[in-house]
Amino acid sequence: MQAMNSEELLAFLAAVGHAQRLRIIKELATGTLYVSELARRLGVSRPLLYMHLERLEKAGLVIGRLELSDDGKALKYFELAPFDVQLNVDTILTAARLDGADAQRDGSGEAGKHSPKGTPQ
Amino acid sequence: MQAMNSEELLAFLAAVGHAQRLRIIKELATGTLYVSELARRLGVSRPLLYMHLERLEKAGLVIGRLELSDDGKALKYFELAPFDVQLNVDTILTAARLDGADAQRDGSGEAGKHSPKGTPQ
DNA sequence: TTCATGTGTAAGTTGAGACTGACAGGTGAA
DNA sequence: TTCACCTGTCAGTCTCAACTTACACATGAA
Repeated sequence: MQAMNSEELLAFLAAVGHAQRLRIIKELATGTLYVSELARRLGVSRPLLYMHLERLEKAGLVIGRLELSDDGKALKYFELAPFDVQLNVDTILTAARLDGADAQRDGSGEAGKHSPKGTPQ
Repeated sequence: MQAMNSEELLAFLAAVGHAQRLRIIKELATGTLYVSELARRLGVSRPLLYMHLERLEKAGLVIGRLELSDDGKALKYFELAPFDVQLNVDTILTAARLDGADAQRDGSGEAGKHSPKGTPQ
């Protein structure tokens, strides 16, 4: 898995760092499932599950795809995306370094991207 | 770093998965600091910083120690604890497996430790 | 004594994320 | 037509972590 910047790393960590979402990952580890079935297995409401799946998808941990079953029903399947992140001080420092590089690339001069105040006071 | 059960893994991930705490780790990566100084550098209130440091310490990411400075002042120093966690599906499944083993060991018969309902309905 | 420095904590507010319930829409089968 | 499935989303509530303000208490130096 490629190196992430702080924002991506944070999205990833925040996504995994939640009990329900860990359970979702465990369940999806057994194979691809559609939303309603997954909700039933976990004993979780479907709208809630949607929120978690959305979060996991944004962080790149799961992939969703709408499929038509044999009998014509639409089923939203989710499968686990392969991920492997080494987490130590270096990972974090590297992410921070990437932020700087990102800012160099897309902004002209790294003017405050996340914090509107720029440098801390 | 040894294998963690779900609870420990969750504490770890939730601790790191927060922007402010990532900043704390980055700052501590440059060396040991005492709380007030760290608060100044990060532009964060001291009570707030305490909360974050507490969280990080419980997750085993930092270590705090009270020291007496030359001029007799008590300073609470924090330093980064070495940590290195590989995060992938196996890590998560292994954590879940450890939960079961833990339950075997300390309870008589794995009766619902986290979820009071036991098996999902 | 007063000031500037530090630790530690209690009490309150706030805001975001987690969660519920209800809806609108689609399909195929009885 | 009704039922049993499914998807997708809205509008709320609720809970808890995050955050602020304020305090009590030490120390050494001016």
